Amino acid sequence: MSERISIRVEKSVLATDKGTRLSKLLAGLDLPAKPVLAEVDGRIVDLDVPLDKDGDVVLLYPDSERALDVLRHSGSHLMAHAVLDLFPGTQVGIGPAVENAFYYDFLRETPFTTGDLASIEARMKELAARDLPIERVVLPKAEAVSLFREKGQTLKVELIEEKAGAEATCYRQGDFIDFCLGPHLASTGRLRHFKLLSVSGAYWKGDERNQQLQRIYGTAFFSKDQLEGYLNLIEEAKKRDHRKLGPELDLYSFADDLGSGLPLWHPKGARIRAVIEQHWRERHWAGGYDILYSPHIGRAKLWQTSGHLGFYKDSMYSPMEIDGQDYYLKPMNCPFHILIYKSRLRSYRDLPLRWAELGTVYRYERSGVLHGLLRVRGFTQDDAHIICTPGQIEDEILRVLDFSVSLLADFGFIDNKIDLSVRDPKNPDKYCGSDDLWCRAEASLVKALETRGYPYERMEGEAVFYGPKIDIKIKDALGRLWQCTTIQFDFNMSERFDMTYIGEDGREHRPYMVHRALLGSLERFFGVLIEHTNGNFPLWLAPVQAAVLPIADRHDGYASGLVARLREDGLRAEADLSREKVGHKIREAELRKVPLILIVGDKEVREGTASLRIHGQGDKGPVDIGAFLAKAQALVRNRSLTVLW
RNA sequence: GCCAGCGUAGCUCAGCAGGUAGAGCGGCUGAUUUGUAAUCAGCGGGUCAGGGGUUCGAAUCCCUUCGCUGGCUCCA
Repeated sequence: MSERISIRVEKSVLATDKGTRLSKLLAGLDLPAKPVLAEVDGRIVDLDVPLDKDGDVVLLYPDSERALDVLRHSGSHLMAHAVLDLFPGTQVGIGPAVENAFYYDFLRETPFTTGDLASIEARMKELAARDLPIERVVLPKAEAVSLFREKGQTLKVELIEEKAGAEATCYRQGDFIDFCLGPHLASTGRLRHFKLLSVSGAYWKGDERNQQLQRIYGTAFFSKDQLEGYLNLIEEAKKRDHRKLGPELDLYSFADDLGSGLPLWHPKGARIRAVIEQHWRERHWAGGYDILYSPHIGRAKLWQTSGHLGFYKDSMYSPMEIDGQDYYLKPMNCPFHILIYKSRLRSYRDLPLRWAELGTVYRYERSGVLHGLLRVRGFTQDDAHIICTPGQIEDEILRVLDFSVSLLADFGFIDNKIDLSVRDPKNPDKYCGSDDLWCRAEASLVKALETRGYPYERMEGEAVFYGPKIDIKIKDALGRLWQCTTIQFDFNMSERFDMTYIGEDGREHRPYMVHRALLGSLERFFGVLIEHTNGNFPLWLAPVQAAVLPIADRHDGYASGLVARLREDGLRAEADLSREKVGHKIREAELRKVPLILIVGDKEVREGTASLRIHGQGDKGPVDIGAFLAKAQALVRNRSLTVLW
């Protein structure tokens, strides 16, 4: 008679024989979905695991991030296995699961090309079909080292020597073995739905001084539907890529002769930007900010004082000499705002000061990092500096947090992820400012987040050297996160520029300074907005809000009159007076994604109306012009995200 | 910056065992006067990203510069 054990699974407590496989135990349970892995005593295991003692079992379902990580990690092993089969002599680096994907780094004389992906994937399918068991093997360190050395895997040897204790945990499948902590799936046959995505370079251990390896990315899912869903998402993202849509909709362009990373805003893009800027200004004035302007260049002395020439020079454009003085293009606006602060003596009665600027800055970005509008060399920050007394800081942080969230919501971004970046506790020396300052700053950030009940992730070691910060990432229509907002304490500038205010006590005090950008950069925000809306801008932002299409040229006069009237009432309208059939004009207007389309022919001229068509929705029938205008203006005023008639 | 890939008309792309460039759409001109996603016809348009080399001859092969893409590193 075998020993009985007691297992708690999903609220049920089950008694079973010692050694029973978990899958067998689960067979008798009525589960909401099919689990793929389980966590027993804090370890992720396969469902085939024999249960040998009392314990809690947490089931992991295919939508669980942790289960997917295990799947993808096994996927990376399968890929490495296939690569070593196909390309003997290749060395393997590391191969983890990452968000939505996995990768493995390889060292091989001939670099992989995208053409190699198909054959590697085919070999992976073969290895999966053989359903090789994936076994955990623990070897004494010396044995592991000599094993991998024999195989010529010197990168692995290096890893084992660095990371393994007395023993090295490895995973073996067929003739492939890898130094790895796991966990993994039970066998290669569990990997059914995977796809290799791309090849790229990556530095060994992420350090650009090290040799460059070749990284192959792939992804894997538990079901075919999920894999296809993900691949479709990539396709959809490609379709709404702002680098494709932007030029297509004539919003912006880049020119080779201009230089890379320097966007040109075309009339329609500029119109959207102007609307954004106008809204931004109004919100800022209403929100207690003052707006500043400052020049694009400044003397070297300024940048020495600010410290930029010390710690930021690599990202600055080379100086230009004027009258024997070096001037630099500004990479940040802060020094200018500080000079305005210092232009007179400040009293505690003047504080808080909230100074904002749409400041255009230039930063030298390495050519490889440029990316459409999302990463450029010349861009306009919606910058602001809040200068206040220590006693005001908590209120000010809360205020700027509320203001940020509310401004983002105006554009339809209501699903945000918030990161709190704090010091690296292991490395206190690399930060400026006193311990006390850091603690108080961090406390005020935390307090603001908790007052509003916003969930946030604490990122240790992610703070910049001059202070802790809150970053807000907005989630777009495809669920992707984009960093826009940053709210940063700055303990550095106030010291360097010796900023002071006269307190109630008549003595000089050091103000707190908070640096913030809400949309981040107008360029990046615009790029995200294009992708988020797929170019279908909400009515209040649409560069052309209404297109008036006369059916025949005898209706041109009526159409032009209608456009004039709409414009007088503040609607951005255009008439299409080309000699095309109305079907063609409609197609053109739809392709330009004009939200409101007004068609006018004999009937409309006779009755003084227009026939309304809404982009993406089709024919809405005749409308009275006055009623149309009122409705359109209301949609603009409310910044409505959809056009519902 | 690094690794890999790419750069042919405004756009999408064909041409590439080396023999001085083509299509569709867009544009222009003309005809058509049109009712909810493409009317017809004609005509223009490219030092094949720039420069250099190999060759009798280069869009095609090689080198180099610039730009773009996917990553690495960095960041708004």
